[in-house]
Amino acid sequence: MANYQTPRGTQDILPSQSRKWLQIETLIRSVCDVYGYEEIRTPMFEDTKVFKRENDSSDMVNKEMYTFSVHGEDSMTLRPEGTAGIIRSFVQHKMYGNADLPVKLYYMGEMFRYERPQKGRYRQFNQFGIENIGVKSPMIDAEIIALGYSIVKGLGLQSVKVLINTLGDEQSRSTYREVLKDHFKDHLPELCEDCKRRYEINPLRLLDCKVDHDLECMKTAPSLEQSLNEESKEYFRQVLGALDALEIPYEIDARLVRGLDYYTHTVFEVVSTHPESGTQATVFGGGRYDNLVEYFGGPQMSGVGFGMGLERLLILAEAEQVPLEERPALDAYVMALGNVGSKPLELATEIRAAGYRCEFNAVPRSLKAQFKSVDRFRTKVAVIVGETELQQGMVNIKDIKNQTQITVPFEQVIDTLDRILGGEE
RNA sequence: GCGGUUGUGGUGAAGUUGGUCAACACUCUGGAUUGUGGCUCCAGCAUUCGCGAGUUCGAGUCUCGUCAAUCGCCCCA
Repeated sequence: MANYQTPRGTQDILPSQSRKWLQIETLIRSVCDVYGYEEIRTPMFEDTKVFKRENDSSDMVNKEMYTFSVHGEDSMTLRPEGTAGIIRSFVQHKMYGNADLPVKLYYMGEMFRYERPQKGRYRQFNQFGIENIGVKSPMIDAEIIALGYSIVKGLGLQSVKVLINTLGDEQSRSTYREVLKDHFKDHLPELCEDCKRRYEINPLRLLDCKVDHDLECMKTAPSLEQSLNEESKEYFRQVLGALDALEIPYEIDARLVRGLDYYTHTVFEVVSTHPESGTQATVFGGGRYDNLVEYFGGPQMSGVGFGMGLERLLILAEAEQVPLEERPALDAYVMALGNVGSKPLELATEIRAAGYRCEFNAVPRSLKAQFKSVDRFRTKVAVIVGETELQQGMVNIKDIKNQTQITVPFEQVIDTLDRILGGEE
C-alpha cells in the first residue's frame, strides 16, 4: 500500500517542537506589543495579480508560486510572502485614512513557495513580519531593524550581523540602472548566463553574483553611491546615525540589493554567521518601499517592513544551544491499585479543576509501571487510590521529592496538594 | 531547474567478495517483586532492510526507476 508522508518540502511539527514554536511566537508577540505593532491576518491565498505585479522580474514571482484556478474562477495563488497581501488590505480598508499614521502591523503565518527544499528552506514555511506604513522617516527604518534585532537577541542568538545598504529613491535608482547597463554593455560576453539574463531584467542584481564575483568589470563597476542624489544620501546617513545611537552594529554591504524590486532607499538583511545555518543564512530581511501603496491603488505613501523566517530562527536557536522550553513537569498523577472504578478519573478531574496539571492511570497496570509513568512525567505528587482505602473514603498522597506519604480523606485532597505544591513555589 | 551524498526497528546504529537465524546499545513491554517505583537480573520487541521493478539458484548488499532527506548551484525568508 501507499506510504503516506508529508509532501516534499513540508513538515509535521510534533509536540516536542511545537512547544518551541509557541515560545518563539510568544516572544515575538510580546516584542511587537511593546513596539505598538498589532496583528493583521490576511488570507492564505489571494488573487494571483496581488503577487504578480507588472514590471516585477524576480524569479520568485515568475516561477516559484503555487498558483491554481478552480471552477473556472480567477487564478489564485498561495501567498509566497506577506507584504503584498498586507498592502492590498491596507488599501482595501482605506487604512491610509487612519488618524494615527503610521499604521503598524505585524503578521505571522505560513507562506508557500515552490522551491527545491533544503535545510532552512521549505515549500511551506512560517514567516513573521512587520509593515510600518504611512510615514517616511529614517528613524522608522532604524526602528524596525531594532525591533527585529531585539527579537533575535531576545532569543539569545549571538552570531548574527546586520547588513545594510541603500538603493536611493526612485530617481537615483533608475539613474544607477542606466549607469550599470552602460558599464556592462561591453563586458556582456564575459558574464555568466545568469548575469546576461540579469542584465536585461534587473541589472542591480549583477552586483551580488557569486560566479562573476572576481571579474575585473565587477570591480570597476560604478557604485550605486555615485548615482545617489543628495536627498537619498542624507536619508541613508540618518538611518545609519540612528542605528549607531541605538548601538546596533551593522555592516554596509554595497552589493546588497535584495530580490524584490519594489524596494527603495534602505534595504537590510540580518544574517547568521553560525556554520549550522549553511547557505540559508538570512534570518530576516526587508526594506523601504515608496511606491507599493500607490501601486495597489492607494495614495502615494511610503512603507517599510521585513520578513523573518521562523524555521531558520528555530534552527539557529538550536544550533546556538539556546535553551528552549521542555514539557512542564506534572503536578499530580493519580495511581490506581486494584478495582477502584472511576475514582481515579474523578480525582483527576477535581485536581484539574483546581488548576493542577494532572494525569491518571486508566488501565490496570502494575504499581511499578505506574511509578515509571510518574517518573517520566516528572511528577511532583502521586495520588494513590487503593481498594482498601477507597472503602474508608481515604486516599494516599505521596510527595515524590521527599518520599513522604500520608493518607487523607477525599475532601482533603486539594488542600493537601495546595500545601505540598504551593509550598515549593 | 542542475549536480553530489544518503535512506536498515520507537531512537542511535553494525551488516564483510551478494550465501541460512538482520549485530550491539538505548527506549519500551512483561516478569523476579498482583499495594509502593527509580538499582540489579531474566525474557520479549524489524515475516524485513524508503518504495517498485530487474539481474541471480540466492539481494540489506549489484542495476534501473521512484519517493524523501541532506549538501552545493539557482533563487530567496
